[in-house]
Amino acid sequence: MKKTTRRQGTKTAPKANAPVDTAENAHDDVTERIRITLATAIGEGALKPGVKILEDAIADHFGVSRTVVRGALGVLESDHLLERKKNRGTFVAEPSIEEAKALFEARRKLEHVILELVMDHATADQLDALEKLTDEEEHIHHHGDEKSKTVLSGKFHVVLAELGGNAVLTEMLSKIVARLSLVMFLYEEERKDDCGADHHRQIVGALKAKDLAKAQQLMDHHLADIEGRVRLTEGQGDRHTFLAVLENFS
Amino acid sequence: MKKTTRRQGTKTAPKANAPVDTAENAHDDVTERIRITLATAIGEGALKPGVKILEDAIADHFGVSRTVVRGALGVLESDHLLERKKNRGTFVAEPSIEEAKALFEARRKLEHVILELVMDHATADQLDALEKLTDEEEHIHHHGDEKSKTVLSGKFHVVLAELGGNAVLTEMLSKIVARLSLVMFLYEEERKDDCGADHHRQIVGALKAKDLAKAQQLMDHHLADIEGRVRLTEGQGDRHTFLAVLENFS
DNA sequence: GCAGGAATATTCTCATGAAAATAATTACAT
DNA sequence: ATGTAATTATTTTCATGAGAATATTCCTGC
Repeated sequence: MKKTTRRQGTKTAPKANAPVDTAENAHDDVTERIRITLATAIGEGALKPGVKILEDAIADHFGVSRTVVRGALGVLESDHLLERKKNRGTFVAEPSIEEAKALFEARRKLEHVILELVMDHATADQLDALEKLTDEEEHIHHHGDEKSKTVLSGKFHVVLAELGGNAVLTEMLSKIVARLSLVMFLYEEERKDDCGADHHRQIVGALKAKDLAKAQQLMDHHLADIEGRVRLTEGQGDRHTFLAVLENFS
Repeated sequence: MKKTTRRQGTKTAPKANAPVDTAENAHDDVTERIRITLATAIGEGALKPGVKILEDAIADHFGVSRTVVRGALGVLESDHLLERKKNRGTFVAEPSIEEAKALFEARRKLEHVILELVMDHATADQLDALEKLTDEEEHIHHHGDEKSKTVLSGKFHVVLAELGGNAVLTEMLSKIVARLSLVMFLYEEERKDDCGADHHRQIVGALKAKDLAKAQQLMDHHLADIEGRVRLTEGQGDRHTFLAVLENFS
């Protein structure tokens, strides 16, 4: 007797067979929803590197067949967030040390470029909005949990990238940040009571002052700070259940 | 009756049931092979923007079921090389003008960064090998066909990126170049008898001379040259797109 | 007790059928 | 002849079963 009744069909699933309902409701695109759910869970550390992904569990949870889950896993793999082993199954990726270094380097370069673009494109209003985000970070920093902090911290960089006005570069940075969250979970040593929020605020300050060089220098410092938290020598994968995690992301 | 016997099973397919053969031969991974095949075809212009992709045809051709083809199409879509419309099918992507601009800009920035890295990492031998590639280009330029030229031209940039020693950035540039080939096929006006090979050679020269600024300047010039071949203005662009599509159904 | 191996149970992998949606074609009416 | 409705054909989309590969359990013999 096992937990999930496998291979049984989702007759009892929530949305089951309700074909004639609201009809034509926008883009449900369950595949994409699964992809985002998993990516988010990974980014938050709810799914740690090395954890095995059960197709069936996800299929059951979303009330679809394994086929569509498979689709989502496929693109997640091509994004380097998952790893599929021959006939073993799929696991949350465990970036190698070499990969981690490349990611850090790529990020440094990219953030520099993005700052240039932001300097050219961003309006005062947008910078104000960005500053607001740092306020939120500050608040979370005092009252929030680890998870929120991590997520929000990454969000700052993505929002900053958006202000650069280049969707291509934004997407790239976004993917790098996602992969780096895996690196952090794998190799992080000390969770320094981070000055992240303050760094972010300073960067915005430099941007508002139209001081690109300063902004870049601050960014370098900030990133160096992050890189300083990891030791790039063999680490271990944390273990966590998987079903419980899913519950939080329905 | 139609061309392909659909929904009939691939009993007669080439590789059919040969389970016990070489056994355990590395990663056949048909999905990946399909992905690469399509990506290559798109890059060479064999599959032009807007062309519809028939799952069945591919499945038949590779002797697999639609399921695995679907997997490949999924990741190609996430790479922005294909576009899947609700219940209509999947088509070769037609990058918008805005997207094209972002791609060009991203590429310019990335190539700059890559040159920095190459300057730091590349050995003399590697630069020599790169120079060899430009010789090959020269040869193709005189004797080869359009297709080879296009492909080889893109290859130079990817190989250059590899010399930077950062797999993450290399992959990114590679994907951008792929998407830009779509842009060229969509919006290119004049197929200038290109000086590409010569540009490439000059860039290598600057690198060998350890003159980063010069290399970057040459790269800028080279890229500007490429961008100069397309017209990315709203009105004309739409018309061009429309015509390009028509050609596919002539 | 423990190593080794058979038996069992999971889980992935893929092909295929059925249903839904769209496109194409024909038939019909004005 | 042209536009519209109805029929047919094609194609996507998905769920599911069968088979293969791997993991797990259980049993036996030392």
